Amino acid sequence: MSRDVYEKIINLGKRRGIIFPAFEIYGGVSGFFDYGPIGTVLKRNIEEKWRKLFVYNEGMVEIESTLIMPSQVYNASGHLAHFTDIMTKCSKCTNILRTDKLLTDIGIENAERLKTDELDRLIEKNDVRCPKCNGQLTKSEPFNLMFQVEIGTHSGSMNGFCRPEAAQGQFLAFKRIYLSERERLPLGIAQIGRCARNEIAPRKGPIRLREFTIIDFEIFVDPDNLSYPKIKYVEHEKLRLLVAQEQLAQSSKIMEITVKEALEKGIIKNQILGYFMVLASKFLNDLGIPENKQRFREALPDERAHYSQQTFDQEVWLQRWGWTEVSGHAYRTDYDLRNHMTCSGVDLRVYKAFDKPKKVAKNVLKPKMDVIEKDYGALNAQIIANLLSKSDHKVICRELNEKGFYELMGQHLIKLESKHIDIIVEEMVESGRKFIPHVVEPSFGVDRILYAVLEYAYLEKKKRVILELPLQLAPVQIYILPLVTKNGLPEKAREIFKMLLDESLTVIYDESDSIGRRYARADEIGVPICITIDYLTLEDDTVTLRDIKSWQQVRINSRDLPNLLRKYFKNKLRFDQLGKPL
RNA sequence: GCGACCGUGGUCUAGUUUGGUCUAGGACAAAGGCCUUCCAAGCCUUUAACCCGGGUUCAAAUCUCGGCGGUCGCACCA
Repeated sequence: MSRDVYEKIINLGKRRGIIFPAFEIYGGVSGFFDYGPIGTVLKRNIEEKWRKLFVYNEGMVEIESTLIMPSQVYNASGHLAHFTDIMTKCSKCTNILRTDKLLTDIGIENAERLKTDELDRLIEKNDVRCPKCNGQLTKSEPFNLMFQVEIGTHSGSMNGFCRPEAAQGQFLAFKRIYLSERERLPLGIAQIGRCARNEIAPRKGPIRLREFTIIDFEIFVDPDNLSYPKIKYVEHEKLRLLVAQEQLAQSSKIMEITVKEALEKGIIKNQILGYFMVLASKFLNDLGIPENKQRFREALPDERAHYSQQTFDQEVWLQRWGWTEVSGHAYRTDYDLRNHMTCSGVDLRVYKAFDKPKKVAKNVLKPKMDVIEKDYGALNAQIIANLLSKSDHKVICRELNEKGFYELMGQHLIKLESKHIDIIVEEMVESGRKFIPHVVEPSFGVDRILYAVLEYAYLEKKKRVILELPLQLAPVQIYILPLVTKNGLPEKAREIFKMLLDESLTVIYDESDSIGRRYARADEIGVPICITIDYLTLEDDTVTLRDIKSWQQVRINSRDLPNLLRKYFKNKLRFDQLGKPL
């Protein structure tokens, strides 16, 4: 029975220090993995590649926020409500069901807002049974996918949660960063960091983890201007889309379409979303995942997150699991900032000046104090005037127009009619406007991407394992190998080793076992270049360079190594341009 | 979380049916040495395992129960 790539990669990961189950000596817990020496660097290189493409090249910024946040944050973000499912179980067939869904199915509205015991009462009252086998349902229990933590000592503790996404950090710090970045929009704020979700039954190794690294990129934009000038450089790039419509028709037909066309046809809602989808595709391409093994699947309305208006999941074809999500591209609108604004009471709107101040006709409310005093008394009149000034004038005008009265909510309900209020049209000058920025969010699962990279880099050649990683991802760039361990070759090799270390290259020196065996070891962890020091080196200072891909060798003078290798690792030279072929 | 199958050195595995001969065998890898050779060569030496915990038994890798982990199916995965 032949193993599939997944097993081979897990095996390689364990053997060569890439990735392996965490706390193995205590038996491990599913959903937790550690990165070894090679995996750590590989992951860092992937992250660095992302930074370059999305942050540095786009003039965006990166932050680091906390992993633990107090419960108010997740109350505001909606995670406390939406990330908690109240579950019930069928006592007969042990089917696990969401209690609120069962009630929604029989026509009870807003079931997701009810408490556990209320849900159970409704289940009992309506005699809801297991839809599969008609069995009796057990008592409901809440299950929250967030890890809860206690902040501080037991007595005075405050509830907190480990973040299930990094994004909230950006929303919470938005105001400060917006100011320190001198009030520019669009403003992308990135974060690469650990998150935790208490998954019910994680499987699939590094694909579904309880603790994982996420890249959340929140791009804050003016909702009236969702354009992105750089779109013109990529508008003819093609995207592979699986739109919602196709999925609803039980089809998985992929539409190959240029971003320009997708935007024009409204398939992708805005330029920012489209631009960064192109970038995401390029990103994976640079990581060695071919275009035809990628696609963007539009999330169906019922599978979209509670905050999202449109979502495309970027998926990669994996041999064992088929299309697997590695990134999500969501239009989060102003959902998060709006909620944090309401919950915290802090104004998170931004102010944008108009190009030219505008003259606007504005309805100004003037309470007719004498009439109000007559109807409600002098003391109340002051309070009413005060409340009026704090109310939304647009609403008051509308209601007065439509209904003929406006109900002012104070300690008592006060009915105000047209005779109480003068509406004066005044010409005013507005120099700008305030609004809550909208957010476009590309979000990446680093661990999944790393796994996909391994899967596409994995090769077998002559019964040997080769990790053919893209050049810039290589955790170890150079292997230094003296051909034999005598006659001064190791000494010479160590000299060159030291020289390349000083060039800030990642280099390993290896003198044990035969040369072939050492090449094989280097291949397994994807070392692009092996440098061999032989007897000729002692005579003329030349060394051989061996390419992981072709196994071809070229001979060059060791003096030229720093210069040529630097160019090579920047993709400015091909291997065969490094020196004379052997 | 439920069900089925599974868990032996770093990796892959023999042994489990029928408890004892297992002081657990092999291959590969790794470490040291010899050899000095451009694709896992050879020789010598060494390190190294029955997932964890109860139970049955004179005796458990083997039977049994529980836990943990893995794979698959169901459910879950905004």
